Amino acid sequence: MGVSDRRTRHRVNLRREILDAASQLFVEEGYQRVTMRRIAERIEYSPTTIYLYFKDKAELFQAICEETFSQLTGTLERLEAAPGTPLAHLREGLQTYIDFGLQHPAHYAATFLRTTKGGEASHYDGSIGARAVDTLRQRAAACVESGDIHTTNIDMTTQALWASIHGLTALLTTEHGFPFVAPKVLIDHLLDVLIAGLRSQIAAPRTSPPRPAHTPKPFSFID
Amino acid sequence: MGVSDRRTRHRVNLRREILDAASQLFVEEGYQRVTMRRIAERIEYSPTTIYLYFKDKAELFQAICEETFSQLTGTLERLEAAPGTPLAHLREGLQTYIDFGLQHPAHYAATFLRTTKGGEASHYDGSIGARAVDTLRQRAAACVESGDIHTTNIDMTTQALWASIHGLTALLTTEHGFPFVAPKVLIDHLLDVLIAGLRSQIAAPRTSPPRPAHTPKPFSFID
DNA sequence: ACCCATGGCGTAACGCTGTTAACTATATGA
DNA sequence: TCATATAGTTAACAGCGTTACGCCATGGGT
Repeated sequence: MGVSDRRTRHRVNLRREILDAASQLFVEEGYQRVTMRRIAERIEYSPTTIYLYFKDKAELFQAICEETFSQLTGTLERLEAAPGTPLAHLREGLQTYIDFGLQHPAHYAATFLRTTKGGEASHYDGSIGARAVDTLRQRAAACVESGDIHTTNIDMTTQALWASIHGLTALLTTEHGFPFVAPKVLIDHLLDVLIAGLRSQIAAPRTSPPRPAHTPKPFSFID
Repeated sequence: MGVSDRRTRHRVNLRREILDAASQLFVEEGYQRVTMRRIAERIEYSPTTIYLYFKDKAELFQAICEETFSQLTGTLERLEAAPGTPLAHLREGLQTYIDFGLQHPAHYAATFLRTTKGGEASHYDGSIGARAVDTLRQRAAACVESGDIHTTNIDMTTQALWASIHGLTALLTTEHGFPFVAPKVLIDHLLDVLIAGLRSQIAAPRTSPPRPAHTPKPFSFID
């Protein structure tokens, strides 16, 4: 038994080695530029060995992303316990989300900037990204309950918030070369606008005019 | 001379054929899944012929994106002439931007979801994406001038708006499988919140508390 | 003590990719 | 008519993710 224990320990260790080496490479150079052969070179094994531990390159990368993202959800859930008003909690959650994306751009991109193929419609329940979004939803719901904000649909509001902070994170991490104002300032401003916008909906929940004609053609997407 | 005219006409035509065939394929299947060989097959030429007209796959795709995006900037500039308040103009501009992304997800993704490599920092001045953003800036500036909104930095506000609508566009086009509320509703809501948020800044330009400690590590990005 | 099965890993290869070098055929201008 | 330029093709290269297969040390059964 002790022998087979040592065996499985070795298995686990090698799996960890692969994860660590691959993670570092992915962060440094991005998904596409990293090859299975280069990962193998790092750990001084043959390329095919990786396939004994991971089905393919995508699964390897997803495993890494899930590990990284569990840090985010962990941080978000820990913030829950901290003192503060629901509105402050919400703001901190949004802030944390953005900061996370800026600190882990490769993993963030892999999880949320992946141009998924049209056919499959990957199952989202329990997905690592969905969990992070869900914590934001809880914060928003708390604000509704405390009367700080009002909305006709909490999911709608959560998704609008998510879209905004996702967009900022995506732009800041991918659009280098664009002359952005200082990130801190930009982030603060966006959060100001969003929260002010949500709060103002208390008084006037329907600001929008009955939307002009301007009907876009039904779009045919993919990738 | 007439002969060389015919020659160049042929050149232009073939270039068009390549652009059209490639565009259709890219839209249908996305950048990665389309190969030079398949494009060549479509137009019934050898793969290498494409390289007589475009430096490489990336340049071919960028040419397509620029054509498509010029439609967006064209639409945006035409909207300028339409009657309406500055605020309505701004909203229409944001709306148009999102609709465009939903109608041309592949081109949008190629232009704005491209995970650019860290080193080069592509020149953004005059870039096709930057032009679209610039029209949004003009609309926002008009709102400031008319007194509809207030901001300490028009670039900051433009970028915050851009980030939000980019995020929504990106999520709606890439995150299939996620249970979004109806796109129309979601878009309207986001625009409501954003514009309400900007308007409320007139009365209270500094809503944000002096930001809690929570300093994120300086991030080391790439990809 | 022997044998065989199993697990862990490497070698070689397949089919694919973007791209380039070298070649051919056609048509032009002198 | 001959040289030259142009437009296109064929063949190949280097690299990719991935798989089929062979090797060898170890472990348990007899």
